[in-house]
Amino acid sequence: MEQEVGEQVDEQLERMAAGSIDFVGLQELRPRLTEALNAGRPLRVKLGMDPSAADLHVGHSVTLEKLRVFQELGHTPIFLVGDFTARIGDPTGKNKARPPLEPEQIRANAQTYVDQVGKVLDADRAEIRFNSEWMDAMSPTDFVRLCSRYTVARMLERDDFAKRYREGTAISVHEFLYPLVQAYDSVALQADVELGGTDQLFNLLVGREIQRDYGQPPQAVITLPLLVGTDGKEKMSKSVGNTIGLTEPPQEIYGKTMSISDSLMADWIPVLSFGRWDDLEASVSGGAEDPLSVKQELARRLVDRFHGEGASSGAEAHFRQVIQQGRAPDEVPEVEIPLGSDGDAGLLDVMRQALGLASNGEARRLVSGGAVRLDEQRIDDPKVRLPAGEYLLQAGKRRYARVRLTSEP
RNA sequence: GGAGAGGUACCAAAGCGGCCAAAUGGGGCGGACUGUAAAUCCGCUGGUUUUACCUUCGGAGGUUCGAAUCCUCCCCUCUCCA
Repeated sequence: MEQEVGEQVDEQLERMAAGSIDFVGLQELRPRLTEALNAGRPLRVKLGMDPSAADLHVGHSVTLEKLRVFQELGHTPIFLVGDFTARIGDPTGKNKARPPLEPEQIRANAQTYVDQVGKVLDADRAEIRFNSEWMDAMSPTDFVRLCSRYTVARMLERDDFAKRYREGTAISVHEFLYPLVQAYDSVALQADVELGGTDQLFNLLVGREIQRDYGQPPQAVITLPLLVGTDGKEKMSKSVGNTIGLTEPPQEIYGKTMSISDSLMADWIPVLSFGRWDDLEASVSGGAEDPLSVKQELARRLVDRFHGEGASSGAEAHFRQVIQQGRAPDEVPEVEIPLGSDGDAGLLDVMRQALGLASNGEARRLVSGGAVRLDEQRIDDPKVRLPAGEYLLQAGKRRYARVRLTSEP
């Protein structure tokens, strides 16, 4: 029996560590895990996210997948929605303070997070918590006491703060509070382990110290690689606009994946694999394989991962038709536009309405750029007027609308 | 509280009385090329009824025929001193 638990511990630790960048407190975790297994008590594993945007994306899925591994190992996954911390704004990796969010926005985002987490995790068996639960209840006195546990000098050790301080960009005092609140969350949740992206290392480590101060054994910290966004440059993030959202339609996930560079694909595969895509990892590291078909396979698997097995076939067909062959998709949004007394309408107006463009100027630019087709014929003259009838309007490769111009009786 | 330096379009950054709807770079959007891409090249990137007009250079006033540019007050950021 003793022997068996020992083996189990090794096996579990190995799965916990797989694909991670840092694993702080591994040695302390070993006896703790052994004890937990013997007592039949699951570890409490925390993963926090701020509801700063409405959508979780593939980048978030990296840590979520790891949390799922813990769930599979029988531990308690705690998904912490940082509705309080969102009001502070995580300064990590930022060169300026984040604008704080409106409470309603935070609440709305938090709700969608909970829904989206179910795409990766068995949400029914996960503990889902909000840090406003204890933070709103904390008295100012207790809050100041929390702040007294850490020093400014140590705060300034953090790379992004140090950099901003050096460069003379503003650091507001409240930004220092963020790591402390995140750390206190671990106290409140009595976390045994906390997960995060590598950029979270500092915050996660503060958690260890604060837990010690509050008389708790410090959590183990596991960091995972950050996923570079579709632009191939910056970390995937909503504000940069280089994300693939977990809830995006299959053809979007597929298309965006296909649009990444071949070299980025090589970065993505090991990060997203979780030991499940040995074949893809092999073909990438081998390097010999045709990148197009590898990327298509990656796109298929991502679609299937978030939309369920088989969801990718439609997305792939759509991609082949619209992007590779440049033909109209099967489903084109239909727009009906009533004509005024003139009996016809200007092309630019029609484009703006049918394609949702910001202005006629934008429509004009598309026309002069040679991007616009009407019933498959390229249009060069922005002054064209269209009489009543039905048209297939196209701007660029991907924007289509079937427009019906109707004359009003 | 004192002294100084700044706030320019999505971002960075030039401009410092008219030639400024504002250089340049990045980003974005198109086009060409391609195996999807990337890279590269080309075009566009405030609005409108587009040879012109309207709104824009932190905010509000003022000087001037004319202001992003000069003056006054205010707000914000940074540095040094206290």
